[in-house]
Amino acid sequence: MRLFEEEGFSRLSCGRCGSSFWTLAERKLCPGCEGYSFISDPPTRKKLGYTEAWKEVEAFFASEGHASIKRYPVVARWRPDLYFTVASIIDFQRVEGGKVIFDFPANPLIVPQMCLRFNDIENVGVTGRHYTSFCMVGQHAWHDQNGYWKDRTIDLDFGMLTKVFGVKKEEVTFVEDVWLGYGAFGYSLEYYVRGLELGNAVFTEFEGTPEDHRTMARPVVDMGAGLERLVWLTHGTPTSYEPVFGPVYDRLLKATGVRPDASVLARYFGLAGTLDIDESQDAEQVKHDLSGRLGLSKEFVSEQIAPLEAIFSVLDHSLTLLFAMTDGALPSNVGGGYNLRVVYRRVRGLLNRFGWNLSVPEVMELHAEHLREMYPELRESVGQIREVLEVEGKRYQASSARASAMVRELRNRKLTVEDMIRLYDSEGITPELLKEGGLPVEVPRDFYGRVTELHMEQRQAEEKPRFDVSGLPDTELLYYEDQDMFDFKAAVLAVFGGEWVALDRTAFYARGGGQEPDRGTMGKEARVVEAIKYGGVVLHKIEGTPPKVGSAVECRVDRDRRETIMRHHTATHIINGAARRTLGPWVWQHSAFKDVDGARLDITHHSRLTPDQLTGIEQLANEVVRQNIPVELHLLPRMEAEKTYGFRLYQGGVVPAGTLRVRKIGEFDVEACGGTHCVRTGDVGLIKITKTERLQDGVERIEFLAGRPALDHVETQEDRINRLSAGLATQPENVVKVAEGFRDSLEQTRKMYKGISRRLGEGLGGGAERVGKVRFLFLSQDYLDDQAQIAVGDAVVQANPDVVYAGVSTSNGRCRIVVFAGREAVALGMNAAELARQASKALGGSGGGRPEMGQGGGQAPRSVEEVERLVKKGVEDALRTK
RNA sequence: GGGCCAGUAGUUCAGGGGUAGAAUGCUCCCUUGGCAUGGGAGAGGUCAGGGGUUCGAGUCCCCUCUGGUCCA
Repeated sequence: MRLFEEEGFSRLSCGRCGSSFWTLAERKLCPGCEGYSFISDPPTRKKLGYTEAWKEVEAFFASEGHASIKRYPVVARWRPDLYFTVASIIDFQRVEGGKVIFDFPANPLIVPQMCLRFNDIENVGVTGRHYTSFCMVGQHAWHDQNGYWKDRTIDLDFGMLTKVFGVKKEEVTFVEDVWLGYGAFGYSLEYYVRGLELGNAVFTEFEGTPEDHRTMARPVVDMGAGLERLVWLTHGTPTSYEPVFGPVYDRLLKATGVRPDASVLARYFGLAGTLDIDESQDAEQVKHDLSGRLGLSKEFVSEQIAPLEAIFSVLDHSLTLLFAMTDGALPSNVGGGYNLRVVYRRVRGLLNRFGWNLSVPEVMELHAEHLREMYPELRESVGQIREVLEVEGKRYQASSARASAMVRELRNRKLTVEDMIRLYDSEGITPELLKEGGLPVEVPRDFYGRVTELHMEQRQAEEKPRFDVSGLPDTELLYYEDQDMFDFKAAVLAVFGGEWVALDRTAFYARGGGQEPDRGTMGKEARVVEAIKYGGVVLHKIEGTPPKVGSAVECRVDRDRRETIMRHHTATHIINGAARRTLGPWVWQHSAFKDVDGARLDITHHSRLTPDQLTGIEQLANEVVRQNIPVELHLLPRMEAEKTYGFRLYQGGVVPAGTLRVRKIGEFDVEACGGTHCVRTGDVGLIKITKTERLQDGVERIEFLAGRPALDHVETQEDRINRLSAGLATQPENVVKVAEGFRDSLEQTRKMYKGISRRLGEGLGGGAERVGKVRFLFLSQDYLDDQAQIAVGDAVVQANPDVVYAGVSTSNGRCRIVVFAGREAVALGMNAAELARQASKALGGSGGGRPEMGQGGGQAPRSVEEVERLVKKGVEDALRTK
């Protein structure tokens, strides 16, 4: 390293952990093992606030030829493997065919990238340095003639520390390491000042894993520094939160009335800074030990430290929510949305526990104001987020009310550990909540570990046909050159497995972006049933005789199919735009699918779609169709497209590197899209929403039809109504009223039927036949079904306690028998269940029940008199044995 | 993305193969100068929907829908 030579750094080895580091000073330990020594004694010339610090860093790198890039969204839509942006380098990575491709919009560049990480949430507010959202200052470059490599990177970082922050040269230490990223890795140097790690410069030069790797053609500089830590260093405060949140922190102190004692804080957090609570530890225990070491009482910790930790957490969590929701994420019960729900509920829980009269949106507004220079977009979104938070707040309230009701129910009950695990996993009731509710529970140390174990099941890997297309050139995509080309001639380059054909050029749209592939014919002998993209190569799946490799084939694309799919695709963009306008700015495409017999669009939205909203979306969509707006296509470099249209472009998720195909429908909708589209919105014809479904919490699926299928659907519905109204002997316009009338009268009739059956039974006792000391009554009428027989029988024996009643009903070749024995009959040894069972057995079935009431049945008898004889015989037998 | 729990009267829930239940709210009657209260009577159910097993399914099995919850 040039710097180390020029300045005379020496390479030392840490006396404790053994790692190698570079320094100008005499040191026995690496800075990681040394601990903090900047608290109350900052090693910098000046104190800098959050925005100030960034501006100075930005100015420094700009003067050294770096382009300053605006932050990317914290929701990493362009990465299928991530929910959130977890590092600045993520901005510039695209995953293609399982490989990571780096794509810098400028070289070299810096970016103040907000990152979200939820794995350290237990430490937030406690250690003074952990966050769920933080700003990573990203310094990135290619190792090429415009960019630079290791020497200049370190020169610049050293320059930033010494020149911008005024840190003395001797205070800077670099620690050697290796950094493993996603599919790529390289050596790295972490730089520290006074024990505080400020940044990490990774020199990514290998692809693959350390065991199996290649040197990259263009290595990448990936330096990330924590802006919060730089700010902290300049202040030397007990925690980093105080200077980072600055005025927002002050406002919260005022609002909550918490007054921290500076000297005690310094002592407490001086030690807390060394904490790192992981899942295996009990956070309360760790903190208890810590206060013990400092000689602080339990009361002191709960009165002085706990509220402060809560304020820090509230600050961090609400900022995280603000960024995530500004960038279009919603709280939910799945995926990354769950992290947001957890964070939100933590804040509400803290505000509740301390009884602070603060709301999350209030804190967000303070943040937005504080950060308005760096992130002006926050101020705009705060108002829009309110509605979402209101819905989420109601969920939280309902949920905690439900939980405490359940805890109340559980009082005076013994709970096993399994019970507790089930309560937590299925109902969200934590052991802590049970304790607070006064239940005598013992929580095993590995409780949360055991919960996690329940979820350890392996997921299955996605299977893809594996073909080696590496020797083939990228297929020329004719559908991008001329969308109306349906006949073409191409050379056959390869055939895999006798059914997957690669051509030099194709007009068959390959499955992608949720658009289903084209079909058609290849030569005279083969039908194309599928087309997929394999890297840059399109593979056509055929049925029939495969063409010979090296030959030329005439191909024809099924035009009707393609045009229908195109209408569905354009309609998808229109509905997406209409939904956002109708519902709110949090609406993003979650996923989409366009086939020939229908299409669906999944959008992010916090609640169920109401019929009114649906009507609104459909009407607006059809209005756009009527306006017959041109569907423009712009081929733009990614950087330029993002600059012009913003990240709203990325509705479809993963986006390729390089040039984007941007589809623009007037001012209504703009999306990066690789699909095929109508020329004007009017070509879509008609849009008809057919169904909605809640895919997950926060994602609504809208199914719809466009063009001919939409009209077909309307006609089918109309036909149904016509037939229905004919069946109900009314006019279509009265169908609803008549159907409702039918339902009401059916209900009425049911009640009347039961009432009449009962009445019938009451008057029937006189006809009973004397059998010894009891009387026997048998009844079978085709207007009495099994339910009515029960009503009759019950009424008979209520009025005539000495009667044994047997009723039979038959339907569909089966028969049901009910037997009732009155109070006195039972006393005389009659057993209705037994009588029903015996008779049923004779009919090939079985039965059961209680002495006063039995049921059974079997095959329908030749005559019901047979059943009558059977039961009567049973009564006589029972009387004899008595 | 995956797992688990749940859906029964307006509401909160019990019932886990054999006549659909409780509490509360509602209506009416009695008690009262009026209210609170107390007593009595009554109305209120496609047991989420569909299929299966069974003589018989809220109840057991499968699918769908709806909601809740946890994990990565």
